[in-house]
Amino acid sequence: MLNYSTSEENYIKAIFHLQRQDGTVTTNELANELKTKPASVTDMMKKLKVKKLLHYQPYQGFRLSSEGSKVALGIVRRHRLWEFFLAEKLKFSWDEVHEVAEDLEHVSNKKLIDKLDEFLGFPRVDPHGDPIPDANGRIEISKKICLTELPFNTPANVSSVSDQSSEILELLEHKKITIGVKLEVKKKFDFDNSMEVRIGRQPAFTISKELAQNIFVTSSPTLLPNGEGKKNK
Amino acid sequence: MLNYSTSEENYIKAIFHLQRQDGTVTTNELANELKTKPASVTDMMKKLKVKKLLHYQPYQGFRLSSEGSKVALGIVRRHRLWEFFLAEKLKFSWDEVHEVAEDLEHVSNKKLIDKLDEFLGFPRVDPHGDPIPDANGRIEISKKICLTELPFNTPANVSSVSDQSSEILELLEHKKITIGVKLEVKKKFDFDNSMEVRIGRQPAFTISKELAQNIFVTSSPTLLPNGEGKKNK
DNA sequence: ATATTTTTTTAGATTTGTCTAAAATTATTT
DNA sequence: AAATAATTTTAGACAAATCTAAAAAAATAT
Repeated sequence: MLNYSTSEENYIKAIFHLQRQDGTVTTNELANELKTKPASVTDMMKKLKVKKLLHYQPYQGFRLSSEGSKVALGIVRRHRLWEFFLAEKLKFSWDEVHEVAEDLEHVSNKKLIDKLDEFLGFPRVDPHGDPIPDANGRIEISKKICLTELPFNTPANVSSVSDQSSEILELLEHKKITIGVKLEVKKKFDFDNSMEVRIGRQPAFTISKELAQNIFVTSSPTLLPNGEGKKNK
Repeated sequence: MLNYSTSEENYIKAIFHLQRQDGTVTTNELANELKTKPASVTDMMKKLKVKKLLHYQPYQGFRLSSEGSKVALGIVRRHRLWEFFLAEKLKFSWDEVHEVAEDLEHVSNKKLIDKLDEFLGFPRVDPHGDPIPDANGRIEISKKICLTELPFNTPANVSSVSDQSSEILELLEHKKITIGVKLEVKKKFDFDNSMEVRIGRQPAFTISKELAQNIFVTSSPTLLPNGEGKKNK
């Protein structure tokens, strides 16, 4: 696997994340995501196209090639392993790990990352509940849904919280809702959209609409192959 | 503390390692150390001078300012803490850690490094035995040994002379041995315990047992063999 | 102390990644 | 469908870091 510059990696990663929502990514979307200018995006897209990391025709938007996806998964793997390390070993809090991992992710030494993975005990999700690609770029895709969308009596794992404020963290701690906890929705009240949920076999308790809207859960994860197609190297 | 580019940091670190206590570093030395061209070194020196990280007058060589030394100690701290982490936690072998730490050292987040330090149990030396600067940039000075105890081919810095007579000073001056000079022992002769020593890359010369017994050196961690086998610590 | 060699600096070019401003293209509105 | 708006690309400029080749300065040798 070739090495890419920090800048190239940031573009690749941003496309990877934006692609999740719809098929192709536009120049403005990417410029906005990376806090740069559309002209800079076009310049980089031309470079990445030459390197065969993405599909791109002028004015048509772009999406990662299979090689580009592989590269992206490598970056995501590094990012999330470092996030796990920072939270688990260095005791950084949830909301601090992302920023630090933004720098660490660009140290791309395969042996380093694989040994880090081993040291951490091959974690499957980062501190935000996002899955960590394995050494071969395979990632567990579990569709994340908002707790408000979870059907009744269907246990699911808390995977992430969109708001990271200390206020919500205080509340979550009080309710004993943490990443990974399995819960199910027992009842909803139309009046205020509050709901009753239950953790395991404990008594059900109530959470507000505001809280529920910020909690995301996953059902059982599926293992996806890396990239878009089958191009081994 | 301001942030510096990876390139700037590499120059600062190299000067730090090449610089003797009161000596200066030359353009060619630095170009050789960094595997770059002298012209590039001059360019960077002008830049670092503007940033007040070093003292430099054209054709006169350069040495770090106190601010520059502070920056250098921060880089060395990061480098050696990561080396310790890699060896101790990730089970990298002794000779692998340097190269990986070369990349990690440029992630300059103070909280990250201080938490890493704590996680590692505040180690005092890296896997090569070189001391790790603390969070305030303080570094343990290696213990003084008599030149007669110094192993062969192990560069060390002259730190003191026990006899202060004018006779010995005259001899030292003639041999160009001054405080801070880096030298190494090349040979010892059992007949009279005289030894051949070398300063830098200059030709070796002989000193008597009587003289050697009065010279004390530190195998200073801040100074390196700058020749071929640059294990740059 | 001159001449020669070595070292260092300057001058100008190159690469990467960015920018602004203007032109080209696509999308939307009337 | 023509006019207008929004998006995207191009063209040209710039800063950082590097290089080569040539000039300047310092060190060394004759």
